[in-house]
Amino acid sequence: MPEGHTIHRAARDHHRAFAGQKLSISSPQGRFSDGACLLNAQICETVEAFGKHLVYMFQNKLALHIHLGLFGKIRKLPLPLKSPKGAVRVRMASTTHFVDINGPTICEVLNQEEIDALINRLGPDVLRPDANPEVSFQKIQQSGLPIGRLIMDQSIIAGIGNIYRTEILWRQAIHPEIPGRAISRQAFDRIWDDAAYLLAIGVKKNAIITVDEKINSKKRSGEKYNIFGKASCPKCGEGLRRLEINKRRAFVCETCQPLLNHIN
DNA sequence: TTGATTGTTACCGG
DNA sequence: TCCGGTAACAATCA
Repeated sequence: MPEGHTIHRAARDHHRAFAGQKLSISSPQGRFSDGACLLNAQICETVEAFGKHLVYMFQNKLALHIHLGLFGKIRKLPLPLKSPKGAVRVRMASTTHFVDINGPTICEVLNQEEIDALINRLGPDVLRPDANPEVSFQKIQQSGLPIGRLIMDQSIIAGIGNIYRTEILWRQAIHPEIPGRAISRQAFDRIWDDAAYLLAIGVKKNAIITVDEKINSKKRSGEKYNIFGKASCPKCGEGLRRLEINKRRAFVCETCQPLLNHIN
């Protein structure tokens, strides 16, 4: 479910609905009872996203930290409360709405120090205006690992997931197996800018859409991805190569994304 | 029941 | 230190 856009969208939405309100926090399946007790009936101050991490800050200086992992889900609905659908770990309710969180890999209460540590171990988040891309570029330039790995490493750039990885590199004509240290500053800037652009589209549309024609039209029809999960390249028509990067599927068009030593 | 899936971390070994 | 590999965990759906 989540790449960075999902979490940022939820943060924005939940902040609007919950900031300044006293929340009733419960653990319907009893799998987060201790944490829910620490936060129940506290006033929510902010809801913020850091990469794929969602953080609800409360007035007692404790925070709820959520990471959805591969298949966690967030649902927000207007009251009245409905019976939990599936395995709901934690439920938060104001006087108008409630949020259910299903299947997160991380669901924990952190203090301020722990939140700081979390933020510090993440790289700059392409969706945050305060992000400094220079930090990401330095790390990429010092690494011999393939760029396809590096841009999905959350300690280097926060927010990009598996689908965006393949799509961004195709859009920028950069082969995923080029080592980080061979990526020029200009090529890095194109990756960063395109990531920021596409993730922002994702926040707005609540979907991963990387095909320009679809981004710029209101139609519901049309392909959402250029090459992810596809057999051939929409630009040149050649067959795509399927590969695995860290056990995750990836795609490349060897014609449009040549494996060069130097990228301009 | 099996497999696949928009993710991450810990740990071991070279 | 860097890097690859593996396992573990999470929930749902076809």
